[in-house]
Amino acid sequence: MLKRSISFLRSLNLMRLREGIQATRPTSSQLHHMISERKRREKLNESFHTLKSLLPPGTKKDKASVLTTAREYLTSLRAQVAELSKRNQQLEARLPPAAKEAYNEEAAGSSNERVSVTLTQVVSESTPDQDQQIFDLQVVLRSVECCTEDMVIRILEFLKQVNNVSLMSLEANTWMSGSDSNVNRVILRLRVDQGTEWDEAAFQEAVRRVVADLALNNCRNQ
Amino acid sequence: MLKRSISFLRSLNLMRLREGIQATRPTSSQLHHMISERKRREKLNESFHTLKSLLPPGTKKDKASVLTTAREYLTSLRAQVAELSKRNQQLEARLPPAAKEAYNEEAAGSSNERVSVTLTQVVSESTPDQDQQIFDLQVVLRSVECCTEDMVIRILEFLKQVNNVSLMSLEANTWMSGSDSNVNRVILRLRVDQGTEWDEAAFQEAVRRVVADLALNNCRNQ
DNA sequence: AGGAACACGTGACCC
DNA sequence: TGGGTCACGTGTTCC
Repeated sequence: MLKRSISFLRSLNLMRLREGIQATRPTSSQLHHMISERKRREKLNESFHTLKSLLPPGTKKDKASVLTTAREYLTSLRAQVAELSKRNQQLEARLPPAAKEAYNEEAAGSSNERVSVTLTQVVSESTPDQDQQIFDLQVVLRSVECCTEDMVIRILEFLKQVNNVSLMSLEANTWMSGSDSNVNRVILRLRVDQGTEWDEAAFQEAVRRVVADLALNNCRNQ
Repeated sequence: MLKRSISFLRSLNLMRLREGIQATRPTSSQLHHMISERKRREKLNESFHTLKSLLPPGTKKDKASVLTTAREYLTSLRAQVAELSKRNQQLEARLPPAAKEAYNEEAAGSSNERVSVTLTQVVSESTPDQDQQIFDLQVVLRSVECCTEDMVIRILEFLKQVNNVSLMSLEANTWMSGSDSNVNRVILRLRVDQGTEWDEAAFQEAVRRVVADLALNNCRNQ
């Protein structure tokens, strides 16, 4: 219906333009202008349609409705992004050691050692206490038929012997890596009272020896 | 410049319409139509402007550009939401027990007991294995001068004696609650092989006795 | 019948 | 000087 009249009008105008009563020069330019405008309108309508296709399916096909719902949907998506990133940040803050998994996994993966011990100081601007420091101790033990319980117990018993460190939080995971070789990872957040001497490298090496002994004993027992 | 000519044209048309050479009836309806169309255009342009104000500031004020950049921005935001929610889900999956902290803290807070043990089965649609189940065991011990290391060690040593459960992950936290009374919380994710008998209530009570014994011994020693 | 929405052609403006 | 954009008034169709 509508299209028929539109094409009819088009042909009518084209006929009128083709006749060219007395001026053919301005007619051609007018024709170009008309066609350009028509192209522009088609392009704009295409954009409208593609935009509407992205909006929630219940949207009316009104142009104004498309614009307003696009605006609402956009603000809604923005709010979602803000909320999600906020929650994401909270989660990452709640689980600080695990966030470094990629880095540490790469570092541990580059070395072919079965046991890797990394000790990194946690810089926290919230509590910049001068007499105590906070460290993250990560121990990764893999390709060893050793249950996680023993590993955690050994580390904790060693920690009890060191009297100027106290445990803040602890996290342990076990997962399969490749074919029937599991990886144990333990991350401990430690508060170190700086009163006495504190040898970072010695502590790390001691932890390493404890875990290595455990792995050795476990292999021998089997 | 443009506005002056527009208003000039408007007044010209209004004059022409006001004169009413021979027909005044269709003139008024045409005037209404004209005004309505004008209102519609203004409304649409307002929507365009408000939509452009929400787009990234570098956007051109072209109508077509507004539509296309709105489309691109919308898809970008969608991708961001998808990525963030995916990462969020990963993080929550990595730290499932802590997500229930609010609920469990409330449950533990309602009871005045020093030690609370909750055992909840984890329903996972990804691995609906029939011969093994997964449980989250949460142990909260508070108002006791007991270091977290002992608590974790005791629980793990008890777990080693039970032969059909294995440790998947472990999380332990210590924080201050009120004045110089700290709270220890340990959350363990356990895989239970369903081959032998498995008494959920008995297991929970056993854990409870182990922790209660620890608290008792620790108080007696002090 | 009358408001709402659309497409159209046209004049004007700006690089 | 022409290509690109806009606003305008108008005719038409749909509820």
